[in-house]
Amino acid sequence: MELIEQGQKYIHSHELAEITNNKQELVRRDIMAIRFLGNPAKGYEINSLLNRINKKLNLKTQVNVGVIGVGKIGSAIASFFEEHESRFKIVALFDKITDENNIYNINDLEYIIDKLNITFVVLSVPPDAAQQIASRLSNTKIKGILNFTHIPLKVNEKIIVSRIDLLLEMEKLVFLSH
Amino acid sequence: MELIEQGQKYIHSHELAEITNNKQELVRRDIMAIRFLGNPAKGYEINSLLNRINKKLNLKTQVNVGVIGVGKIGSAIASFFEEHESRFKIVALFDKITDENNIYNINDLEYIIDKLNITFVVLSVPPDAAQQIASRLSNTKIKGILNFTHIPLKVNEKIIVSRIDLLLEMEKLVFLSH
DNA sequence: ACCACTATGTTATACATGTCACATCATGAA
DNA sequence: TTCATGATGTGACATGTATAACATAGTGGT
Repeated sequence: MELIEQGQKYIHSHELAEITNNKQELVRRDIMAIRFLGNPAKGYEINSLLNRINKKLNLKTQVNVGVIGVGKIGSAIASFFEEHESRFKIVALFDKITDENNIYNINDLEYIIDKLNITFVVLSVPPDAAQQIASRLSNTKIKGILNFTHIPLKVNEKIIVSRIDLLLEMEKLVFLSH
Repeated sequence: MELIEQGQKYIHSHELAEITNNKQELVRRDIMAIRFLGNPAKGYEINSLLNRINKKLNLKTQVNVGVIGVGKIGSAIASFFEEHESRFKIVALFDKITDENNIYNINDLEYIIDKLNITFVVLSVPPDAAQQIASRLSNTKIKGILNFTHIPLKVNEKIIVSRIDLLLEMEKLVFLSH
């Protein structure tokens, strides 16, 4: 995406639609929503558009993330974020068992969150521990939880939860494919 | 959930709502959608309701799943399905490099899919390989792809794709939490 | 046997999101 | 300079999903 930028300075809605697998009308609607104007003949100026998007969504500021539960999924997610360049920095791993020395004990959860200024966490613990930890997070500065357990969490309404439920996703696939 | 069943035979919409973190009206709407009737005083008979849901969604038949790309995420997902009881059975792992002998070579993708009757796959390969493999899947009996890459795939319209994009999910969390 | 109570089933309604249709406008070609 | 072209910006509309409101009906208590 940023690569194309080198060649061309402008881009049309139907090109963006092609790239993102959307309809051009929808692309224009979204661009409209952030009040960015294009040129009927040239299209949208790529750089300004990116700047506007960045400004609207604050895509630049670093976000400190903690991973709670360092099982297979937890460590895979941690690796993912370490390998992919993004503004999300995994600054702490938590687990009940701290066999490796770069993993914090779950007992120190609140303390470390505060100390390292963690604002978002990935929750990848066994289901029976999920709600308890979620409740503890309600008393911290955590603003969002990416919930990989299949437990629907009850939290303080200030905390946003997004659940990724693999079994549910698979069932959706099966259902939609008839 | 099934545990509660032992104690009570009936359940009310507001109880289901409580469990699933939904509103009771929505629960009733969904139950309505599958044409199941409850009793205003007792609630819904749990066993019949579960049977109806199973019948509507075909939740019992086994589904053979392949995992394409056995990196950290791919193997974590495979472990997840092996550890969690469900109707989804991981019957094949594919990778470019087959260092372990229970992993098929990606070259044999179409052949193995046909031979093992695989109908759904989890795609967890590096982004630059994603579209190419997706295109190859269009010529197989695959009905759905769970796409863990952040590439929007273009496939045969008979194939359903559901994308799980960790970075996108994190951005959504940040956005929604202001 | 009757009545108050409360949960159900359902209609109407809001809201979000995607699509259609089209007037408007900037450009390149004549 | 003028005009045809084609993309933009946007009102109107469709669709899917969540909420509000309420008539109806089964039950427990009297």
